[in-house]
Amino acid sequence: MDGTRATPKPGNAAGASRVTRDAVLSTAMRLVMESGTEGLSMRKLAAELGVAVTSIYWHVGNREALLDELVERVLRDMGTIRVTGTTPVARIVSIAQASRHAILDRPHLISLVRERGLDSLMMLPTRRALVREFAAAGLHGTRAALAVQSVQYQVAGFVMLERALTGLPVEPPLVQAWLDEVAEGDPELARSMYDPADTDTLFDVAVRSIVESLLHEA
Amino acid sequence: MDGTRATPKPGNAAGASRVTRDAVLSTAMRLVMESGTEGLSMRKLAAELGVAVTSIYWHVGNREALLDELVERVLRDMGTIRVTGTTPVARIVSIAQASRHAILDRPHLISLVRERGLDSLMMLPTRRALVREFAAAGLHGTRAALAVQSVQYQVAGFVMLERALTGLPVEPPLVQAWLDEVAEGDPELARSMYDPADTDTLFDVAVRSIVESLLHEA
DNA sequence: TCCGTCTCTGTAACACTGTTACATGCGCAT
DNA sequence: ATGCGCATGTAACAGTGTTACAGAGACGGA
Repeated sequence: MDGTRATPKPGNAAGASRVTRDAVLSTAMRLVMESGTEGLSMRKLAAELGVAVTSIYWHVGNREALLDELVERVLRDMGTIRVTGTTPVARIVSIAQASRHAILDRPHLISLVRERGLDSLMMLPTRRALVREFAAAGLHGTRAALAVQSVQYQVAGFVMLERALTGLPVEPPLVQAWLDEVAEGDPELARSMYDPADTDTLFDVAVRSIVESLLHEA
Repeated sequence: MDGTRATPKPGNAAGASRVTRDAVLSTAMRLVMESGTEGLSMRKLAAELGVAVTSIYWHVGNREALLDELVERVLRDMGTIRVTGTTPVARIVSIAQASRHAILDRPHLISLVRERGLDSLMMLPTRRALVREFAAAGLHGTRAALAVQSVQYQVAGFVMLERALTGLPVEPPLVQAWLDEVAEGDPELARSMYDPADTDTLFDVAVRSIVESLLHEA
């Protein structure tokens, strides 16, 4: 008994205010998409469905289990990653870029994954594609593992950080003070660092450097 | 009025159960170090100090403000970053490594920074060192900003992810299933990916690739 | 000395949260 | 009709951040 019961039989739908497990999950997903993980409370979810809290617990067992299920849903929705390009480097870089966009397009995914050790689950589609492509490029065994993990860490780390940094519009005061200090020595540098970073080229530079280094030292 | 009052005058210390702002902050820090940000509750903190909750609020104003203050404390404690090596590449790589270790040695820092947009504050010491070193290597203006941000993103993203992944000992079932599937084609690869990643070399490879690419295309 | 003022602490409450023990209804098969 | 199992509801427990309000104690001025 894991607290989660089987799906209800369709014959029960004639009741007064019945709720299916699917309905619970979709409204939960909507709430998370609207206001993040912390915007999802069991009571709010129940109210949204016009149902008492205990029904939610009966269907999904647990808040934690509910969120786990949501992660898997988003991942199923993400599907597989499109690979483009002809050279190995180009193809692998395209995987990284596609992964980054796929994740950035789903902010609720990051919200779900954060603070719950599911990062590796989030990266599963990326890893699949990377393994395939590095194998096609001639890397196998331990060397392939190193390559896959390098790119995987790069993508996941970068995206997590990017997401965290774009949230707040203004730098903390201590950082501002430092930027003023920098401006005395190199005004252009300070200005460039004050503006929001051009994450697209940042990402591109980093990934391309890593992939080329990984493939060329073969 | 920001909710945080000035430091108490020393003459008041003769009272029954007085608490200084400093005492509040240090015990709060201890609680966070013991059990993370979520292990810190205002009531627990008050109980630990033998004081009512309102005293805490009087001294620090707010839970959010309290955590902000803790972050600044940890950062002050981190101090500056040691740079070693002679060549520009070696020196910059050493900065990245020192930053990573400085952050990993303070798990409570990550706990404090997570979910609160203070990543850029956490990276301040690193950025200071990077700006200095890239300038010494001859990079200025926009190009220097790109370089600093590249390495900064690399370090911060990597460390955040590394910390998130080392928390849980076992992969989610979906990932395990995929690894089994991989093992049929390339058993050595699957085994290498199942073991916890060798983050030291992963980090080294990534940083070195990025820095070399940044400095060589000058 | 009295009185007011400022600093700091305490009591008690509000509005939340996740979770659960328990009772109740409803539909279906026997 | 009776019972069984699915599904819902009521009400509570323990915990959270936060605050309105009252009180204690020290200090300065009249």
